[in-house]
Amino acid sequence: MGNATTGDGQHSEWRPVRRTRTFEAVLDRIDERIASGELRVGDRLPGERQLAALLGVSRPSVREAMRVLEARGVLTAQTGSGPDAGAILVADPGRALSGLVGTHLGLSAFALADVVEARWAIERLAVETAAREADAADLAPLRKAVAEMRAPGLELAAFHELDTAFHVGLAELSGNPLLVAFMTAIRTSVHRYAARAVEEMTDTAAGVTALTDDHARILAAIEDGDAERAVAALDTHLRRAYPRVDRGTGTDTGTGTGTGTGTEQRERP
Amino acid sequence: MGNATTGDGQHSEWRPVRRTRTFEAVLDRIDERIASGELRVGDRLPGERQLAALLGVSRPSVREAMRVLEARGVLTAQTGSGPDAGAILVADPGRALSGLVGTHLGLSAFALADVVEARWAIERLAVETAAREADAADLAPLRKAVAEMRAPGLELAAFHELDTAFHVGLAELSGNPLLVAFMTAIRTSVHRYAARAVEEMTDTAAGVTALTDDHARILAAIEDGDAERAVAALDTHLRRAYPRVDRGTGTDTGTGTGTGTGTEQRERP
DNA sequence: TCCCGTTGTGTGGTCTGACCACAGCAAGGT
DNA sequence: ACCTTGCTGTGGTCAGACCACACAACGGGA
Repeated sequence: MGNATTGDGQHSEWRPVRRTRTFEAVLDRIDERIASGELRVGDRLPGERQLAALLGVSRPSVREAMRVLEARGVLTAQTGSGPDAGAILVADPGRALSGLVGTHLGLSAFALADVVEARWAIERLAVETAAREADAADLAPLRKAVAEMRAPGLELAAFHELDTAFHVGLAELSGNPLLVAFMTAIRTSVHRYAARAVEEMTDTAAGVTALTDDHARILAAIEDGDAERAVAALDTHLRRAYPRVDRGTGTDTGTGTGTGTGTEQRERP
Repeated sequence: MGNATTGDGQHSEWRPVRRTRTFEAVLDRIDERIASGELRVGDRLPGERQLAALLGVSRPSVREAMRVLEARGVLTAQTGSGPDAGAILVADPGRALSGLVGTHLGLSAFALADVVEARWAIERLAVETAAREADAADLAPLRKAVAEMRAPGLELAAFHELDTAFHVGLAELSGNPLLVAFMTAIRTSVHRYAARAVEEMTDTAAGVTALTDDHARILAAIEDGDAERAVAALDTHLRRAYPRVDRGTGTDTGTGTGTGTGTEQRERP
């Protein structure tokens, strides 16, 4: 890998040099300072004009680099003056990942089934870790979310909010910000594409109840420190939420035929 | 969540409206066409000038939107004329994710341990799927990579190449492009930060041999369709490669004290 | 007729210089 | 002591110009 002669006889393919564009050079300079620890979360970058002058490039080039950093979730920009104004380094991988996954989902680069499968991989680990390490205090917000799901006459949108809070909270229990970011991204991008299907559920009340019970079961297993049971409960839950998506796992199934979300699945080639 | 009155008495906090910037509007228009399927991989966008005119904005605004799409890995731009020139939609989530994870790693938003843990979550699923579904033909490239790792006097850089090829190939067996993208991103970003440590290994030859044997064991288990053994072998491998990183899993350990990569670990708060 | 420079045209890449809206802050007036 | 009023610096936006590049059509020469 990396050499030419891919087998088709001709040894051409000398292209991929691609002279670096100046905004990429700007990006590199900033990345260097980030990697070296010179720039940290909360720090302010010099103003666009000043940075352009310092680097010897034009302001548009600097701005394009800014946009990339913003797309990576490490920068926000505020107008005005004062301490909060300007370009400030942040760490918001969740939002950035959401955009990325969402766009690729739209491009059909991923199928919904792929995203759900990845979610299963992430969440399984989160649940295992939580069952091993979480104590009662950590679980309080999750318990609260589950309790609120049982409120009579709950709006579907509100249920979604709580559901997201529950699952992101689960990821947070792992203590791993990368997993939290993935979970956030997966939730929001799937939400955009599957919300409509959920609204069309035949018996929403029963569905909500079943899903809420799933949550409670996951929580109870974590509370007992029973990782295996927690993972099984999670598996049941995901199968219920995405019945048409084959995640292909060997773990035990639960009731199986639940009130489903009804999301389309892609054929595998 | 989402309401004001955070508890500090005053009910201010009416800020987060944030007038959308014009490049974001451009982004939305393009995203719409992507989500609707009107734009697909391989399609060309109108030229920057033309697009600016069509949307009634300036060219810099269009360009900033382009940079974001490029950062998401859905667009590449080529100068010149002809069929390959212009802005073309692609699906390259791996490169985009690499930049994202790498930058956040530099910002210490993630620790190396977090990344390795996420890798474990992803790769475990990939290996399980592979053990269940892969046939001999699918495994040929992996077998080749392992064989080449045994070449005498192999350069460390070459070993890294083969190692990456092996693990990315493992992810490809899952048939899930999202997992492949994650794997690619994790490999490249970890590589940037850990390559130095690997070069400082005390006994490189023995280490390479041990890691290669790990690969062979994983492969053999997949070949036998034994998911459990494959996962255990993977676990052993990762523990050997990142001995100082506690991934915290209950599965069986292997020889334990292998020649390590020697990567630092973050304290958990 | 065929080949091969030449020129044309459209692409992204870059720069300059200007103006706007906004938010904070300091100087001034009340 | 308070409020008003500008000043200043921030990002956001725009118009217009020029460059390097690469293909494609043209035209002259063999």
